[in-house]
This record gives sequence, C-alpha cells and structure tokens, in this order.
Amino acid sequence: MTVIDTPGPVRVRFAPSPTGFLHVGGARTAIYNELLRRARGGAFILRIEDTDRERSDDRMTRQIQDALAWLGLEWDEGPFLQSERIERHREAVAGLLAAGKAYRCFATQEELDAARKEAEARGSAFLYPGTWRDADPAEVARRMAAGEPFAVRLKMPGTAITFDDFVRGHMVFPPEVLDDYVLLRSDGTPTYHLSVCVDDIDMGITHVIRGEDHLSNTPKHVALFQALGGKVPMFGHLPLILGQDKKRLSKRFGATSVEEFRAQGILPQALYNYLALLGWSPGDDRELMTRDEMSAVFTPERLNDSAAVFDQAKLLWMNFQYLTRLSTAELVVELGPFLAEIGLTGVDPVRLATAVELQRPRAQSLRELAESLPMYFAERVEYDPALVEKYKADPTVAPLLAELAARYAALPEFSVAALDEALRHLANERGVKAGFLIHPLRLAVSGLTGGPGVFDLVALVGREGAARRLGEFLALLG
RNA sequence: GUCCCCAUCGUCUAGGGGUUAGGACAUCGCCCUUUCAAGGCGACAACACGGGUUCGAAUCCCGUUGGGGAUACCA
Repeated sequence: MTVIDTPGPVRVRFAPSPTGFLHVGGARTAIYNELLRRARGGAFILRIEDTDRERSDDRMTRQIQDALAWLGLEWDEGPFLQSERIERHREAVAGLLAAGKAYRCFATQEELDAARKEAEARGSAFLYPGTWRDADPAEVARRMAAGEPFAVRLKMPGTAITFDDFVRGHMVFPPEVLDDYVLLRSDGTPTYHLSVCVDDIDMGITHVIRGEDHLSNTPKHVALFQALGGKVPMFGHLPLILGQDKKRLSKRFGATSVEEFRAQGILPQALYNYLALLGWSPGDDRELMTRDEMSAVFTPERLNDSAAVFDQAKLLWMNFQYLTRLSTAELVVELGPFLAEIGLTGVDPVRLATAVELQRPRAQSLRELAESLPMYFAERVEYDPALVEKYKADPTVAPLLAELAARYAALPEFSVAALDEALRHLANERGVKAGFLIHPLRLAVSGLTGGPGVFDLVALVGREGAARRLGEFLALLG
C-alpha cells in the first residue's frame, strides 16, 4: 500500500482492554506496534483501556502485562490506566462544549431504542438524527436546571471524512454514514471514543495500528481529533485472525490466548515469530526471523490487508525450529515447570539430560517433550494387551528374550555398545535377524513400538530397570 | 437489512501488465534406519467467477459470488 508517511521516530501504543486474557490477535497488534517502534525509534506505549469498570479486572491487567513481557515485548512508557485519566477526558468535553463543537442531548434511552427499531424495520442503519444539535439554549438550560440527565454528543462536520490508512489505502466516509455520537454518557463517564482520542493526543501518538474492527470507528475519531485541535495520527487497520473454519478465531479450534500457548509449551520466540508473519512478510523468503531481524526491515506498508487463518501445525513446526536451537541444558531449564506439573521431579539430572537428548527430535512443544519423559524413570510401564498377544503367538520369542535378559544381566558394562553387541551376538548365534529381538525388547522396556534407538533406551533405563521390565514382560508372555 | 473491508496452492505468503506463478507448513513418495521421529531428496497443489481496458491481465477497472467487520450512552 503506498501511503505518504514521513520517516523518523514514531510514538505508538498498544491499548488492550483488560476484559480477558491477551488474545493472539491482540498480541499480533502489539508486535507490529513494537516492530514499528524498533524500526523507526521513538516510543511504544502501553495503555490499559479500563474505562468499562464493569468488565475490567485488575488481575487481567496484570495478566496482559505478563503475557506481553513473556513474549519479549518491551514498552517504553506506561502502563497508563485510562480510568485514571477520566478527569482529563471530562475537561476535554467541557472545552468542546464551550467551543460549540459538542452539545448536550436529552434523548432518553427509550426514544433512542424506538428510533433504532424503526430504522431496523426500514432496513437502514440507525443514525442519531441530531435532535438536540440545534436545540433552543433556553430549553437546554431549563432541563439542566431541572436536573435532567444528558449525554454529550460530538457535532460531526457534515462533510465526508477521509484518511489514508497505511494498510487499506485511501478511505472515504460520506456524511450519511456518520452521526453525532456520544462522548460523555449521561452518568458522566467518558466513552471509549473520547478516551482514546484524548489519550492519543496527550500521548503524542503518531501511528495507530489496531484491528480491523476499529476501521469504521476511525472517521469518528478523525472528526474528534480535529474538533479537539489535535494532530490526526496515521492509521493502519489489521485484518482479523481467523480459525480453521474461516470464522473469527474461537476456542472451538483450540488455544486463542497467549497464556494457553505458553501452557502448551510454545516458546515465546516461536509465537512471536509466527504471529509476526501472520499478516506481514519481509518480502523475501525468510521465515525464521528474530525480533531484531524483523525490526531491521519492518515497514508498515508491507502489512497484509486480507485476513489470515491461524495454523497450529505451522506454529508447532516453527516451535520445533526454536526448540532445536536450544542446547539440552537450556531445554532442561525450560522444561522445569512442565516436569513439575506432571510430577516428574527429583530425578537424576544426568539421566534427565540424556532422556531429553533422546526425545528432543520427537517433540514439537515443551509439553509434548515433558510428557515423553516419565517412561524413562517410571517403576513400571504399561503394555498394550494386543501387542503382548502378538508376541505370545510366536513361541520362539519368549525363550530368546529370556536368554537376552540373562545375558544383559551378566554384562560387565551396561553400555550402549555392549547392549548392542550382546543382542547381535545372540541373534547371530540363533540364526534370527536382530530385528526379531529388537522389537520385543523395545516393547518390553518402554511399552512402546517407536522411539529412540533401543540400546540407548535400555542403557538409560538402566540395569535394574531393564531387568525388572523384561521380567514383567516375560511373565506376561507366560 | 444498511455501510465498510477483503479475495494467489488445503494453510501462511512472494510476485504485480509478457514468470515454467517462487518459498514455507501440511499431505504423499523415496533415501537413511532396529522402530518412531529428525534429516536429505522429490512429488502433488493456486491466481473465486463474469465482463471490460490492453497487442497481451493473476496483475488495472466494473459487476457477481463468497468471506469478514461495523451497525451502542461496549471497548
């Protein structure tokens, strides 16, 4: 999208409302804001839009900050709580009223509802008709004196409102779709529109990157910025993130909040990278990029203008790529909380590291990796009855396996090489293929049919563990 | 309903008047291999449709269809 923009420092903000966990859509918005700030210099401001006290929650405010910090996002200013700036917002309205740019509206909720219903019946969108816009001042004064409640509405200019959106292009909204909207509710509280614009002006915001759901609010905001005498920032409206069903991302298709991905064992670098690429690309074929690599080439003009479907499979692939870049020691540290959660604690650190080493190419997330580890340390393993039956059906298996168990028990050194050598020697001696022994051995020791090299597996489980599991399995074979 | 936005492989995307329409994920195959992965190599796979404009359209314009968003004294 070609939009005229002056290079140089920016002042951007991420302004979530604390009504829930940080959603991946919000996280992506925050990422683009931060990327623009890092690319151009300036400041990235965190502002919590908690004007709706009913739905806001201080715990969520905390959670959002934690989630942003976990993702590696760093804000330069804030967090500012919008609720603490209400007086400032009211002041702004007083100024607008004094300047004749806003007016008091005594329309009741009932009147408005009736008009809305009527508009609906006609098949058109409801727009406040401006009933009180040019009301007789004496009447207004009388009602005020009588203590009647009123809302304050902005006088829209009555002309088309245009702005250049750096992701959508040139936007034009004719006056017919814009009405005199509410700035201050009749209970004296500011609406979102008022708070946002006043705060953006006060904080010197130069670029607003936000979700597409705000696109149709933008002409309202442009009018307010102008009425307030503030500089209108540049806008960029991001398309939404969709679920597999191409509808708005919902719980139905799995995780939607940053917290949930964290709990799944996704690395923050991976989620950051994945989200950044869901709606932006550097223009070449690079995909695995660090934040610094991205901010070095980030331009808002390359933000995509069509919605993207969230692809969990690709996120997992990307997570695997980042997991691969971690040393085993680092991986063990990252695994800590997950191991604690599944109760695998207090195990020998050397054996744990070896187990991680063996399992790491087989797991795409920290959680998956953690869950593959107890098998190495458990007292016993479970066997699938169908598989037990399979080996029972061949009467030559049990005696051979028993002999192998005996030789393993007698091994002077319980090493991978020795285990390997002993098995192959026995197979050779009895004229069977190594695989004939390897498969039941794997099952006996791990309870699984797949996994790391069987000798690594047996060595790690150890002499006692292997003997115990082999014994139990042999007992099942009868 | 009305207004607005969007439309390249199944998915994320590059490209943007003349390309064998490129990459990645997923899928499938082969190699490696005691198994499962990982890794290597390869295959399949896209310009929604209809009209224009043009010597030439996936690319520009209009329409249709489809999807999404907004329609609050919520944010």
